[in-house]
Amino acid sequence: MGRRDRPTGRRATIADIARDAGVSASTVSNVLNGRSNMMTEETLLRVQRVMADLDYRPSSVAASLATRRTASIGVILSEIETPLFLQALQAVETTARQAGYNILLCNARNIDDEHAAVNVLLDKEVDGILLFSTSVLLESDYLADLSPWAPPLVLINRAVLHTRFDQINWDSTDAMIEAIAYLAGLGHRHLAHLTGQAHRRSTLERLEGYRVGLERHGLPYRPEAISSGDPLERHEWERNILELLALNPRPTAILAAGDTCAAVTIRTLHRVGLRVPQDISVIGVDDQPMSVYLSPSLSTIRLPVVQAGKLGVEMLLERMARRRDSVQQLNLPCELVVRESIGPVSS
Amino acid sequence: MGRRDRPTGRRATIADIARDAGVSASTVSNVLNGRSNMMTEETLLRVQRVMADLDYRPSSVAASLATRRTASIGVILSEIETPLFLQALQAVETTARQAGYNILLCNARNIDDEHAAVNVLLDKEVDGILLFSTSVLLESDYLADLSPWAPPLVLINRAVLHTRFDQINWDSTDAMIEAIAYLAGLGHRHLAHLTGQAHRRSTLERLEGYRVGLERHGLPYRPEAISSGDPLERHEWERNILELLALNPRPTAILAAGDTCAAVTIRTLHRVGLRVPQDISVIGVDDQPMSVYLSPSLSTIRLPVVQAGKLGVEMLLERMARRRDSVQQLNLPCELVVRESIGPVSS
DNA sequence: ACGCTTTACTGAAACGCCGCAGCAGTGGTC
DNA sequence: GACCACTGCTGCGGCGTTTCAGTAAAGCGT
Repeated sequence: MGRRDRPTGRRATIADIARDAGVSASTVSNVLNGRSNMMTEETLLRVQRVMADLDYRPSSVAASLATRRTASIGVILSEIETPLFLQALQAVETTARQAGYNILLCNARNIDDEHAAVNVLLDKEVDGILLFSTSVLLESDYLADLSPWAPPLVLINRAVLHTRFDQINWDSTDAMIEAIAYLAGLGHRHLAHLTGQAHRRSTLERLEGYRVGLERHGLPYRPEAISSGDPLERHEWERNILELLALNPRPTAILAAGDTCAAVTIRTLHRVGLRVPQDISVIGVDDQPMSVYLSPSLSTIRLPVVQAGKLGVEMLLERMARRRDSVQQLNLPCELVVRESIGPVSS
Repeated sequence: MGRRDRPTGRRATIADIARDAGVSASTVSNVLNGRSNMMTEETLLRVQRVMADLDYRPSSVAASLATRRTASIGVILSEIETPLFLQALQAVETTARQAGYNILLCNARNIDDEHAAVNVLLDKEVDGILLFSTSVLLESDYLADLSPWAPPLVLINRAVLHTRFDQINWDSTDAMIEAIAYLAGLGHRHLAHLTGQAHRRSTLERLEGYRVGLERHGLPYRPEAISSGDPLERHEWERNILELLALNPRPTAILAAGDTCAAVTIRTLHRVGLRVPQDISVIGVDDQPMSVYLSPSLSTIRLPVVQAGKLGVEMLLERMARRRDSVQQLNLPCELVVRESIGPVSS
């Protein structure tokens, strides 16, 4: 019945268990680590009984010191703001936990935060690091001279290419081209593009996709149909959208830099009395959780962040288990998701 | 110049620094812990120099073993799915980091996961635990017999009340009443309610707020205007909404259980040719990041999750610093955010 | 009864850091 | 010149595990 309370306020240690069970600490340790074939069943049961009685919980920090592994992996979210990444993070946690690892989470607002986070994680002796970035363009990178005894590191969506590190990236250029092909197939000839922030690689990718897509389908490329106000303020977005609508001929489709931007676009179009998609088609990038519930539901280019998180952890696990030595760099496709906000051009 | 490489593959330890700097390990430890007043400046500089040369990084796991604190707090997200919580999580991380703590993140899909997560965090000897739940109603709770030597624990939005633990909760009843007052002020008399999942306290709160609100403003309470299909499937939602629209008299406002549900409502209304808010007003609960960008922008009851996260960490810090012994239970208000999706009833 | 293997367990040395008691040396006080 | 306080440092005993060499006893074949 009832657990026996230890007189001392401390939490029980292996030594306590050993004493009460009349065995050595080593034996208790063997029980803890599942080496039950190294003792009689009687001993095993006795030790387990005492553990339960004393409400014993092994200290993983002591174990970590002894084994030099912490069973935890560091995850850095660097300049991440889209709520989309909660799903990615949860996928990461689940995958890691199934392999017996915990997540040490760091959030970074800029490259210095990120560097600091890496150092913290090194101090904490995590067994691996997963670095989730937005694709901010950098000229140099502290990662280049990371300690040789740093744990495995997997970079996700990082603009800088390092030959040393495993990486997972996605390239939205192709999906952008695909989107344009789809729109061209519906009869659209005048496509406008609302770009993202200038210092991101993703912005360049989309511009490139836009250019190539138009060219490939013989559609007119007009610089004035590209609105790049590096828009952070919402009313600035709206102004940019209105400017695009003033073009002659007026665009029949707008490719926005993100789902939020696309939502603002739809709002603005509604406000000035234009219907989506009957008058103008709209497409975003991200596939945020709520995008499917917009009215009209938003067509978008889905970023593979969840998959990247899962794969990233798996790459890390491979490395940590020394099942692989070669650098692996993966490129994930972005998927065009066609929903209601795209329609044929009305002639 | 350039750092001197150690011949061994190991990472440098205090002993290495001590040897190379010609001092004892204690002195190095003093340097590490900022007790620079205990040595001459010359010694300090010499030690720091050697540290830099050897690219020394102190092992926080060894320090944790010695000091019995890990400088990390465990955060459990229990049954959290709304992307809203990424912001809360980031707020938590930032607040904790500013106080010198790291986040050990666990994700739980159900109460057993949650229990397991608590145990893992106890094993990892975190200095405190922040438990973020959705308000699932429980009959019993493993927390009741948590080890006496468990670290401080702060519960956020947990349906079960424990007198032992610090807690932060929010009650949407009042905001619901406020929303109804607002709608009544605009001339609405027939309000429908789409409820959330039956096993959540929040669902009960909103039902209560709905009931009290109607009563207080002399509005008719009709059970058939409450649609509680425990709706997880989207097409089920749509069917429920259509059923509400078939009521006679038809509701002029719909209070949805969440922003996603509200977005579906708006979609459905648009689909059948009803305008929001001219024909029907819609209001959600959550204030998800994208809600403001819906068209019309969504009125909603904002849940104080970010604030709760920040306050939760602060409560934890107080406890960990033993600056407070008394149990603190906070109730945060939910704010009614009026945006475009609410309008006067058209007569 | 003799070696040999196997089984079941023990003892002690790590792992890298902290913290405290202690110890020389110096300078000041009466 | 005995006493004390202060400064700047050292030595050592933990912290709670793991791990490995070692050992005593039992089993086994001959």
